[in-house]
Amino acid sequence: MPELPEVETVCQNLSKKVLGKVISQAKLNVDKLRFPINKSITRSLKEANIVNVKRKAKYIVIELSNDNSLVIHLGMSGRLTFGEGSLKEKHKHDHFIINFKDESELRFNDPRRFGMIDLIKTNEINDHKFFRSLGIEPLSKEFKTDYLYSLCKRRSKNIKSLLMDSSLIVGIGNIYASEILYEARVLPTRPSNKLKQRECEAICKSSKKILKKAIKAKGSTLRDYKQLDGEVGSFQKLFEVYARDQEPCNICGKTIQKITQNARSSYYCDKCQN
DNA sequence: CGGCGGTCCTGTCAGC
DNA sequence: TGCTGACAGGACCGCC
Repeated sequence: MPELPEVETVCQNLSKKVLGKVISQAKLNVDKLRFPINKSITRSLKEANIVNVKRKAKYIVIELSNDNSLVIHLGMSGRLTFGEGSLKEKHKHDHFIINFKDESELRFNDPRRFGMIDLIKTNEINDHKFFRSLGIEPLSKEFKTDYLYSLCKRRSKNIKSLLMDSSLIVGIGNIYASEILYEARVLPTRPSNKLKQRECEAICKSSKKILKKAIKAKGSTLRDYKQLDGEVGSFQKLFEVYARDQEPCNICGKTIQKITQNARSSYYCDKCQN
């Protein structure tokens, strides 16, 4: 579900809510999500103080005072909910619950169970399998035209799946890949190694522009994703192509096309994008 | 190594 | 009203 802007929003909100709080107890209600979860992590969370919250790719990293980091990935349908005081309603698929000493509570709910949870030694985090082979952060200054151009030159796959390949570039998922390529005026079907340098420049710039704009809008809410407090993001109102097949292009008026690439839906305007 | 298809799950919605 | 199949913000694994 959530891509970089949604995870970034969750991390920013989460930081405001839980920084400095002490965990009184944690409870796991499942044996596994995407992977089996070591039940003993709940013991290591007890009495720990939250010292930092940050995003790494699409992972939420919660650093603890005991030199461990709790790492959460929301998968396709995961959601974190924070409540002052114990949340009254129990929901199906509440897999993981953290209670703080001040009586507030954080819940992880994930119907499809594609999410991931693990506890990692903070100083070993980059060696962990979650992070070992991740690509570059698209909002970093290292991600620039020449870097993208060099990634593209050596690969024949279509540019949309290259943008979504987390071993090359992290955080861009199915929604923002289509939006970025529309903004850059490049067709999602173009083989990466056929792109001109100036097209890579456009893709690089539009990646940063679209992701920043989406973070400002607190992400996109389609069905599952909500912010920590249940509020919805608003970037879905700014979609130019995603889920707009059969609707007119906002630039030229031609009908937006929908195709399937690598088993995912892609949306584009075949007049504005080349 | 690169690229692609299958797979993990549940919920929802369109179509019969 | 069921039922069935397709599809959904992700990413790993194994095969060619």
